[in-house]
Amino acid sequence: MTVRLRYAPSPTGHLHIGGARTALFNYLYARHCGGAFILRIEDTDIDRHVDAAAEEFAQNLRWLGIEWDEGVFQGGPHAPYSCMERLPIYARYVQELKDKGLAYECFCTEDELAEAANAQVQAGEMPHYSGRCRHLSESERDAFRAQGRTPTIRLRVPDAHTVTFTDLVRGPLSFDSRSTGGDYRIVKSNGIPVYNFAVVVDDHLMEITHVIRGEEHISNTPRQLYVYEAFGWEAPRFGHVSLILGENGKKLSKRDESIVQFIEQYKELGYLPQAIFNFLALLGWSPEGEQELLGHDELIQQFDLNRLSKSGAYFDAAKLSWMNAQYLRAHDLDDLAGLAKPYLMRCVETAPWTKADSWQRELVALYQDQLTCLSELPEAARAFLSVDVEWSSEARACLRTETGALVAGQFTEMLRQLSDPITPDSARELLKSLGQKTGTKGKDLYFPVRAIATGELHGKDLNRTLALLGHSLLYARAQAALAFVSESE
RNA sequence: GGCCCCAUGGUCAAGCGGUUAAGACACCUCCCUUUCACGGAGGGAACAGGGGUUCGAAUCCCCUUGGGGUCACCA
Repeated sequence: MTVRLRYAPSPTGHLHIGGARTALFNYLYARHCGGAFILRIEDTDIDRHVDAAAEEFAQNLRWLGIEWDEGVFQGGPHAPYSCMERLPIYARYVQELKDKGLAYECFCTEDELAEAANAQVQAGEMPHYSGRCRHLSESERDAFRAQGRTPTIRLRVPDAHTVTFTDLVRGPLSFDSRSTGGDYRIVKSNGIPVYNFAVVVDDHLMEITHVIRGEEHISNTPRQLYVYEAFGWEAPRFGHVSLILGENGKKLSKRDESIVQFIEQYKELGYLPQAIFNFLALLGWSPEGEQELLGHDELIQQFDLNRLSKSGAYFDAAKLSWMNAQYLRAHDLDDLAGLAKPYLMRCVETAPWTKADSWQRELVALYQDQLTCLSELPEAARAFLSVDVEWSSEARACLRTETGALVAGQFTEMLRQLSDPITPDSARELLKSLGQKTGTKGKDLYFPVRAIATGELHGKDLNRTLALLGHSLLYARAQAALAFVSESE
């Protein structure tokens, strides 16, 4: 039997890290087994439906490197792949259940239900449906209809019935129907089935063999199992993965702003999809060896269900940053320069020279080993991205010292006489003779030069920095530096 | 509150009856370097508590405590 897994999000917002991780685990296992991965959209909630959401999911999933064999925007033998296109299918199965006497119309109002639930809570019981509409006669139903009440449909859940399943990550789990809420609604009053019913029909029809999902679905499982039982279908294997926790130790809420949690945002921040792919795989799963930097194919090869973690995991943004930095450093420079281009082009107003691809490439090369994500580049390299620099107080102090002023003056003079463009090699020669002329070396020599060039005392390799800055910009800065030093004295 | 899940350093985690209790991130120290960063070498830091079972328990069982999930015409 071929293994078939799916990711079935609800199109109500953006793809977030929890969802991406669920998709990833399902994808990884499907690929590991040589099976199929399906993308299905559970859009039964028409009120919360967001139009562009499904498309955005698809784009972000692809960006991450997750491809699906069947599903929305792709097609396949079990099309259609979104609930709202499958309504007639559900209707058939609901009818089957009604015919078998396993589902019935319920005319209770929300108020009536709430009242009953309150009373049960008061009595210390689990709120459960009383079964009031279980045995309505045809005439009673007509009477309700005459009052203008539109029914919902409930599944008859056996009393005192225990369902058991072996969770792929947690082992045997069992639930008593007395604690799962009783007969529950499978069709809303608008005629659209409820998630817990639609997924079962879909998973069955699409021959899903394994369902890996978040721990918050554990309590949904018995309800879904009732549906499988009602139809006499074999249920897939379920695996409930631990939750990703926010800073407060609770399940990551989409409204939680303490961490960046949407894939779209990481994309904008200049994270590499490979790094996120790798990081997400390690959140709730661990490989056998000690290697943590694992690529797409390695992950597929190594992924297995036995090593999923049972306890929740805090999202460690610092580790993601570290991992992204690792991927950044290993990334092909030309490709990286292309990825960095959008960030650099934002600075083109203040620094027209950024337009040159070769210049960008050198700049990216200079900072490649320092960045955590690409969006940091403009700030890290700010001395390169505008004509004027902010002189740090350290830099000012340095230029006001006796040797600082001496070196600055000589350097400016050398710049004035210089006509050739500066290269890293010529910069080295230049500094060498500057040292000889001023009788300085080490920090006495390099700090003032760097201060003039960048406004800072610290930075990347000085020779390359000078070359990349270029002669005219350097000379302008040298003059500006000299001006403020003399005027403040 | 009912039902359910979980519990190893600050964080992610290995471990599945016998280990000096891995490794990674973060932190600290040192080295490298004109500086910053990178890199390299070190360091501090954990089995929630209490009972059992066993020759032996981080590993198995029970209780307590703590944390979490879920109780929708949301998924």
